[in-house]
Amino acid sequence: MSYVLSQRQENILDFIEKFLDDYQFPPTVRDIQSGCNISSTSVVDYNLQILQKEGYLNRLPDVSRGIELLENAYGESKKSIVKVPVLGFIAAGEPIPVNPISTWESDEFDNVDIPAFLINSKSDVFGLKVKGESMIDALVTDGDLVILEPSLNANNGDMVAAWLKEQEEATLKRFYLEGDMVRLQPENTTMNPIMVPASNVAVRGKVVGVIRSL
Amino acid sequence: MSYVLSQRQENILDFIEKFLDDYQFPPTVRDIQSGCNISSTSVVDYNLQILQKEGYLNRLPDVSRGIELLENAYGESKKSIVKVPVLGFIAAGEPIPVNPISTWESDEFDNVDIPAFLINSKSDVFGLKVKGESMIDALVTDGDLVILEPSLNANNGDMVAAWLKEQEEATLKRFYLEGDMVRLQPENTTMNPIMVPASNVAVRGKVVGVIRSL
DNA sequence: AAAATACTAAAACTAATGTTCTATTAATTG
DNA sequence: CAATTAATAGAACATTAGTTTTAGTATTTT
Repeated sequence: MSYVLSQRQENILDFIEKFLDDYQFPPTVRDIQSGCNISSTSVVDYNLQILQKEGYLNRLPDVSRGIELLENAYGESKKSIVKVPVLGFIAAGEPIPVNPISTWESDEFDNVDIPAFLINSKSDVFGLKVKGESMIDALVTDGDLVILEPSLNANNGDMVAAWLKEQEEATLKRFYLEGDMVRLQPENTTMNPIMVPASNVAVRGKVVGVIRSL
Repeated sequence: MSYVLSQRQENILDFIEKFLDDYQFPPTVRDIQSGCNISSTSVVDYNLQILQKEGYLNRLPDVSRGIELLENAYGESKKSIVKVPVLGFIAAGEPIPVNPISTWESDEFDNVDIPAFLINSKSDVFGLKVKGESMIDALVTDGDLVILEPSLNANNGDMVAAWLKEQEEATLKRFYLEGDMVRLQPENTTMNPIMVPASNVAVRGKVVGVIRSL
């Protein structure tokens, strides 16, 4: 049977969360004390110990404000955000950056914070801004931000950013290898796929997410 | 002319950022001291004062770990995330929740963290999961998460979630009031608009963002 | 070169803050 | 009911950690 938090413990958790939201650091024991109208620091300590034992938070001993909230069952993941570099634009006729390596993090590119749930691996995910409406059959339009995991090959059914060598065109499509041909299936099922020789297709990355701001 | 940070100051900023990333709270002066191989706490203090004056961070006096990093020109926005409740689904034939009021925050709904840049006002933004493919002409498909700002009226050109009373259908379209008719224009410009009497349309919210996870 | 300013050092000081101790008062339980 | 256990109080203690003071050494400016 699972432990049920007391009202006071609920209060404390809520307070910590709010405090973290207001300032950028956790509250002290005494902050909690006054914030939750508790008479003594020892009572705060007592309840914090319980909250720790029950897995709601982690405490670093002898460290001021050494409280780390943990995500638990109901709650949301705390570290639910990932910084992603926006490497440039993607549009028909414009090559996709080949080596999404190296000097990110630096001020070279804009970084964007995106929700972590969009991403599976913590690999070198990157973003591309969509320019023009040529991707509309992938349900992506001008101004959208597509999030990609770099990858030079794809599994059938993956949504990929593909470079069509001959046409010198980049495109977002679902990837299906059929013999020595590749079928590029639009995300929009009402539209028709295109077939190209496998040798004409260079996969550059798998699309893991799309973000549109209106 | 803008002030140029010394190497030491760069180091300190980097260290603070990394520390914040590792733990969930800022470092103490002495953490910085040892982390950046600085001989004295006063030197740390000295440089922190400069960093504060130059707008790189904020310090709360007499508060342990009272350092808040500020987003500056180059950098990324720090508080770039917003918690949004996902109220349910949107699909043809299913009404949109009317009162996005009250008991959010509670465990009643799933909360999702989304990038703040999707949102303009800090009003009671909410999310809806798209069910089915009936919204495909709005460049939105099954599984997408649409982010809405509640609003009972719309300006021309706004992307809105509209409830068609007669058809008992919810839909995402651009809104144009033309006389006593409303033109609902698909986001996908290759598709045709639908015209309905204004009395048959109830706007429920403006769409401010779309997030697709693949 | 003298004066002023920027930066570094070491140590001490004080306030902030985690921790502990001892009691006291509810709740539970056998 | 007696005996535990859970929870609350108040106070003191011990570090942690921000601040200040004094002093020395570069760097720059006049």
